[in-house]
Amino acid sequence: MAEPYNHLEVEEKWRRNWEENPINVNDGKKPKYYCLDMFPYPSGAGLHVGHWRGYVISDVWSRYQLMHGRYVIHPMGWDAFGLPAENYAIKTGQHPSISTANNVSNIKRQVKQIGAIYDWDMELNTTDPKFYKWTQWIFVQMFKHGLAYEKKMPLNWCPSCKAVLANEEVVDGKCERCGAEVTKKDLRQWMLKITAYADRLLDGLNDLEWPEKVKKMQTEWIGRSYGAEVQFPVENSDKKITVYTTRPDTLYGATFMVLSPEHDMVKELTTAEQKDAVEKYCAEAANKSNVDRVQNKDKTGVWTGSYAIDPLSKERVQIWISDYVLADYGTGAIMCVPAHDERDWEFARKFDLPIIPVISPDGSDMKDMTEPYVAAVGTMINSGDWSGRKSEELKKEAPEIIEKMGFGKKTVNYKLRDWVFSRQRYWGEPIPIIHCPKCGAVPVPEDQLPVMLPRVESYQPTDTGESPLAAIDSWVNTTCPCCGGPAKRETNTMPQWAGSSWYFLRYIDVNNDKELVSREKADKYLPVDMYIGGVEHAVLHLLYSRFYTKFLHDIGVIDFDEPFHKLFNQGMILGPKGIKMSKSLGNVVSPDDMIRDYGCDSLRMYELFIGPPQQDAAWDDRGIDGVNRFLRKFWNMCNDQYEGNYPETADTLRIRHGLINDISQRLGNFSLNTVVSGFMEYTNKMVAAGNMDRETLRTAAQLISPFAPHIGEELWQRMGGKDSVFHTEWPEADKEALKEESKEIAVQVNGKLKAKITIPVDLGKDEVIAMAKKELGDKLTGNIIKEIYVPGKIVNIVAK
RNA sequence: GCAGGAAUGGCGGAAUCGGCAGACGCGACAGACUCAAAAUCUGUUAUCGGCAACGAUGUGAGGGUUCAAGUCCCUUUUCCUGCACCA
Repeated sequence: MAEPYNHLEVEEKWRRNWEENPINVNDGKKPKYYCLDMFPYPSGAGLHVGHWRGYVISDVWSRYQLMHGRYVIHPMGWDAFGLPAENYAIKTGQHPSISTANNVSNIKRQVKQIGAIYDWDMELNTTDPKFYKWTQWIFVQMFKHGLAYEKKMPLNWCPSCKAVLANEEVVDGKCERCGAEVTKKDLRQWMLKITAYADRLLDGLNDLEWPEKVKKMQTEWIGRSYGAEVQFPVENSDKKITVYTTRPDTLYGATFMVLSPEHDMVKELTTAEQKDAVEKYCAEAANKSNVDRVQNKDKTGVWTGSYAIDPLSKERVQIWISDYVLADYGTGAIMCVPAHDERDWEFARKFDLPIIPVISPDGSDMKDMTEPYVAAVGTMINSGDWSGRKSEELKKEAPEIIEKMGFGKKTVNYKLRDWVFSRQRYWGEPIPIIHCPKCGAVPVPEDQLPVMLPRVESYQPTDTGESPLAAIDSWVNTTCPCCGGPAKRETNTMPQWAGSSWYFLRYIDVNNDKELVSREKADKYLPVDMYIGGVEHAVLHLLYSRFYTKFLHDIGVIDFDEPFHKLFNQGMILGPKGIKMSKSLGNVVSPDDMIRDYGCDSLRMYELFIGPPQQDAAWDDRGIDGVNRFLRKFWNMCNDQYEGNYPETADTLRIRHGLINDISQRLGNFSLNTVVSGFMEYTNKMVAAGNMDRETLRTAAQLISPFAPHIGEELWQRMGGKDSVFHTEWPEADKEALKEESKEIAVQVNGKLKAKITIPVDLGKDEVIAMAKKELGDKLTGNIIKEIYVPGKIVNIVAK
């Protein structure tokens, strides 16, 4: 009997050994495989077992790639700019760089316990000036290419974070980070023109091996729609109102128009009699919070007193104002076809506006409508010379017809808005721009990057939308790089997402101070083959990264324009009762205790065993006992049976190749929970059968090593393995060895299981049926109608 | 409201192509070891009936296709996720 498994000893031994002799080295010949984790924010709370899951999955996958002869790029870094560090600084007065450094060292210690093959020579930190120099450099390039611009507009403002938010950061009218209700604030801000890439961001999704869910979310977020812009002349004026519609086929049914309260023609269209009412309405709309405006769907509105002329029907239509029309989508004005749009219908009913049906699905005159008919299917009616045509055809042709008639054009619209890129906070990358009274906004010259984040006295954010940096005169006041005159620095900083939008490009060339990344290295090691992380970044980080990558491709930094070929979203680990782990609920499970009591390998395997990797799972302390028991059983089996030095037989070969086959297949399908149960199944089999030959035991150790690397390596070397198990080639199953001579199959009568028979696998149908009948004996009654034999699987006899 | 996903024992879950439902683990129960307990090991464990052999039922609900359905089709309920006045 071998000594019992001592996880502390074995894990310590190999942790040290691998540190001295790294197992993943680049010899310049092996093909690369880039397996990336979403890098963590180094919070003060440290990692809990939920954070572990993604890292374990990526490490299993990396080691598996390693055993396929690849050089695996598997780096780790820190996304360290952000509010918690700054809030901590406000509370304690300690500089964020200090608390961040402390958190990084604690989390790094925890990450190292995972036993992953991270290459720490590639480690990076977004708050390191050597890194954010390039974050700023990208901004400068965007500015030079007209993709970064300043704009004053009403923006999402989080009163609790005291900063503006991007559209992507507003969830249900609330701040994505803190949950505070978002208000509007009129501010001058830096924007990134992500909309210029809308089509490419959308079309690029097709070639990606990403979860369909994420692709769909991005598709909807970008929200491309095809339609037409149509100009409505204002009555008694030479002015025109341009509207956007996806349903130009219903133009004859337009009975009124609505402008958003922010539309810039509101003032000139308002008549003297309606002035007071309109002004009152617009003021109210401006004061409404996002939540009110979005969630209260009761229609409100006011008439301007003016009319426009439908360019096609020449009918007079009233021009109204309502906040259900969004200022920043389309043209901020719509034509309303109440008969064929739910919102317009509601509005028309409320304000008693005319409703003219123009599509009839069944040939009727649609006079008795009780609800709008929204489908573009049916025959046009009440539509001049369009009457009688098919709506579905006209919907496609109308934009061109309108274009030819000279009052509109074919248009594409997107829900995607430009990215509000500046934040009024301290702990972020300074935006490298200098405001000169003569030259305007001037980028900081590239040789002066990075613009270092200065030390401040007070980190406290302000309510005015000014960054704490604005208070440091010595830093703010500078000279214009253009004219040399006095100028002021931009005091806003970049959002949390700036560094994470491109960090994956930097790992492979972290020390390069001449370029963001060398083109030679980029061509060789990029892009990312497999990206693993939570689904919460589906439209934030993942969309921004794709945008950055496309831009960097366009300016020649890299030659690919999609950063992540494959994406895998692991599910969350929830607290014991299925509630999200959080410090305030006190249900956080720390990996540290688990490692001490059970070892890293047990925790790794339990994180996999807990459930399908893409699905959320509730933590159960008892579950890890089972995995730990299994590992000890596996250890004892290998040690004991290896001692016996038993000969190889057809039976042991069948087990060996069955194991290879099942594990490889399940791992290939990313069914990692069943990989673990597969090991348990086969271990049970091997213990029951006894007398496993040495090669089979070695193979088992080899196969388990990506999952439980320490015990795998220890057993491998104990059982005669010379080099590290991770330098061995992943074995292939011999299908011949898997073949069995006889097999037990089920015998059904009328689809119900009645017996089981063991047959030689190559026995013919007639013989098998005969055997089945014999086995059934007098259980088989009635006349046989049909006999079915699915080779190697089942016999079903239909009798009446 | 729209779009996706899910529903299987006491629990987590398994079941390639439509072919033996419940693998594997947890828990529970019984036994061995022990003065005793823990740990460990062995066995049992979907439900109902039966001492048993065995029989019947069974994958949210209802219907259908099929020799055969957790799996395919139709209807429906509940839950989760995302989007939500985008014209």
